[in-house]
Amino acid sequence: MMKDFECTQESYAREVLREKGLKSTAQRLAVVHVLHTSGKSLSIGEIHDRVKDMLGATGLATIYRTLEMFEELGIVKRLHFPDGRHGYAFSQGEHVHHMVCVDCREVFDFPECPVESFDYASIEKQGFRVKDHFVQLFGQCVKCAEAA
Amino acid sequence: MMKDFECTQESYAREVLREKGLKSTAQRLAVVHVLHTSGKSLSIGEIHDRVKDMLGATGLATIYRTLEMFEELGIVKRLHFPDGRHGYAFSQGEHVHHMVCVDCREVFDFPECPVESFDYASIEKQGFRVKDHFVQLFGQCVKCAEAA
DNA sequence: GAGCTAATTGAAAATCATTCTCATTTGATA
DNA sequence: TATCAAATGAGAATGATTTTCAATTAGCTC
Repeated sequence: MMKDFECTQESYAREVLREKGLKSTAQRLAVVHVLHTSGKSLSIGEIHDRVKDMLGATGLATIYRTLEMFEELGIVKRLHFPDGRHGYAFSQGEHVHHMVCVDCREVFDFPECPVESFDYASIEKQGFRVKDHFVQLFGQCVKCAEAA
Repeated sequence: MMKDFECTQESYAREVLREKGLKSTAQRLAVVHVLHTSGKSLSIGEIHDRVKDMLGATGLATIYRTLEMFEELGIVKRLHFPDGRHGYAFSQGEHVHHMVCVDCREVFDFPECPVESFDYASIEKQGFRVKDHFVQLFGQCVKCAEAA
């Protein structure tokens, strides 16, 4: 079964999957589609619901497996919320950080990395070797600010 | 029951609790003690185990409740790990970020905030109002680098 | 120091999140 | 179109977190 909801993002995902020898299944493309069209970050449950709307019965485990794989492939980003919950957002680029509106959960990118330009001198003095970082901004987007 | 494990950090916690009209229970002080003496970040389970070593039977729910409260009071920081798990670390200051050794999970502070000095111009152009941020570095500490 | 009271706790159940298992299905290739 | 490894669905299993409520306790007052 292979429904028709192709767009740039799906083509991109297909490409990445093919390169890695992975299959472009209806479920995987549906996850891309759902994340891309929503424009905001979604919880696992929300993604599951929307994929079910598109494809009918779909296992929750598949959604988990797909998102884990997509995160490794750089197709989606996992977001941490202050309340400990997680969200997922479409992310074509590699090193991009995110701002999340805490009201509507819409996600905005900011490609300049604040940590990249940071002076690690004091840290390296302690002998700590920095390998990775996680940066995320929380705030309020225009729409939600106006609505309030 | 009020065992004897007082130190600067416990006094500090007592103080904060009193200010808010909250009780300084043995369980709460034990959590502070465990986090402070460990020096590294601990999972909920580890904290629970160590508190049980100190006090005997202690409910897991109490550990959850205590950590949630302590996070709001700024006494502990919750850390997100890349694998999605959480850790907790003692944190006396308010605005401090953390580097975590991904091998031994020891936590190092870095008080200079990389995001504070970041130029928000491009973000504010989009109308996004930044209210909070989460920054965390992952890497390898001296000890683990030498051991490897 | 004993008594009072609201806050806190422990234990178990309930809920929610995530992973695993395995029989069945499907996408990609020939 | 036949083949086969990869992927899926359903539900069980596991793990994490929250809730509930009767019993306990810290911090007051006297």
